[in-house]
Amino acid sequence: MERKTYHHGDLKTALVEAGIDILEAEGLKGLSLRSLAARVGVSHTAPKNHFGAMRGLLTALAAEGFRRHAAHMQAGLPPDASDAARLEAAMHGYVAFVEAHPHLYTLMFSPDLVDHDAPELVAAGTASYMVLEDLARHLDWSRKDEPDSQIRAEILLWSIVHGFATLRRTGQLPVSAVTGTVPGIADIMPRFGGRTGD
Amino acid sequence: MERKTYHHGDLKTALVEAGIDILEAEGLKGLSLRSLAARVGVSHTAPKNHFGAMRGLLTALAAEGFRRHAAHMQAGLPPDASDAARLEAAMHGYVAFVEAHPHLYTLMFSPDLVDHDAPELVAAGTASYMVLEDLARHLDWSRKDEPDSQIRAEILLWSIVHGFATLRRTGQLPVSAVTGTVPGIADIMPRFGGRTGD
DNA sequence: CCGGAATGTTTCCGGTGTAAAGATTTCTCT
DNA sequence: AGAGAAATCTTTACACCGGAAACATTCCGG
Repeated sequence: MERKTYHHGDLKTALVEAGIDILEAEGLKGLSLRSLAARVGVSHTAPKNHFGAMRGLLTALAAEGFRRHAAHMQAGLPPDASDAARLEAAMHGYVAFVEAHPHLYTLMFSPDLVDHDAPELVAAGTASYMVLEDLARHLDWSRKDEPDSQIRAEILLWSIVHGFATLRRTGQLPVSAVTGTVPGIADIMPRFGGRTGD
Repeated sequence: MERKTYHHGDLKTALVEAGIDILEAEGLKGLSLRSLAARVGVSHTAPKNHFGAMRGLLTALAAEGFRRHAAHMQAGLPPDASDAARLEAAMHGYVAFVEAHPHLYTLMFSPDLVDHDAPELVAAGTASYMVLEDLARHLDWSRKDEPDSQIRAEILLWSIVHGFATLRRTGQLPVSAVTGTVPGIADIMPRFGGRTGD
């Protein structure tokens, strides 16, 4: 790949896009500064100007992953359904995204590879989490005998969907009819008041 | 480190032990064939005779990790407590192990780094899963209106504990009083019959 | 006891991330 | 408009890595 101008023009976003392409096609082991730079048509040290080092590049990829993750969940929400049905749809969207982009999702939760304090990453991660959180907020998880029941319910919800998705992604769960779908809210709602939110 | 004999004697287990030491001290990035071999006092190609390649070594480390994980849960079980209390103790032991050995646990669930079909690994992984499974079996998760409720309950249980542990390991959950403990069985039991097993 | 199998070493190779210095372009300020 | 600073990209060099191949040493079974 060649270009006419000495400067690329929009190298940063080109690197992120190409990086995600390589990541999804060949996995993390196939993603090197050299292979990435070659694909974009640039020397292997050019990314340093935009990302500092490999860690910065991976951080940008993870942040973009969180943005796509959130967008994917949002796009799959039925507009006129009940709150419970919308939350359930988001959970399915969550798992489907992990199954469609396993390497990207793995990177998003690899604190050893990524700058977990980078503002861009925490913003994107928080926004992604908020998709679930906003939907869960409209349901009634309250229990009178327990404080913090709301936040505890959200953590439980997130743990289920994240745990189920990663177990499947890592090949721990046999792919069968039983294990094909994420445990639904119906499996956990009754603990928190028993109402389904509509 | 030096040795007198040309042959090491028990290089395979020595490499596994040293490998886990490095992994826990410096993380995956600090674990190389060369650093590992140097610590044990052999050349960097010696491990090839026992593990084939890096992937084989990491597979052995992951298998050992599963064994220690299972042993850690077993060791923390109160002998004379109720089935529900024992399961809850196992869940806490599960999360505590991940918190104590984050890099090892990450490796155990890294299918891109490990031979997930290696007999030694699947045996160790299954044995670890069975600790939870055996305890859950003694509880009553049955629901008359739903087939597969037993296996579904186990998957839900495993998803919760794995998801919660990995979310904490990856720094997604703020460490606070609320998020400090894994959601207990009491949070999910009522969905499955309502009995607590004792 | 001897010949093959195991185990370990030496050497070499291509590939990797990063640092440093130089080339080129763009931006900023007067 | 022009000059100096800043941004962007390249070239070069380096230390480290995993793996392959040829060789040395030891062990073990006929």
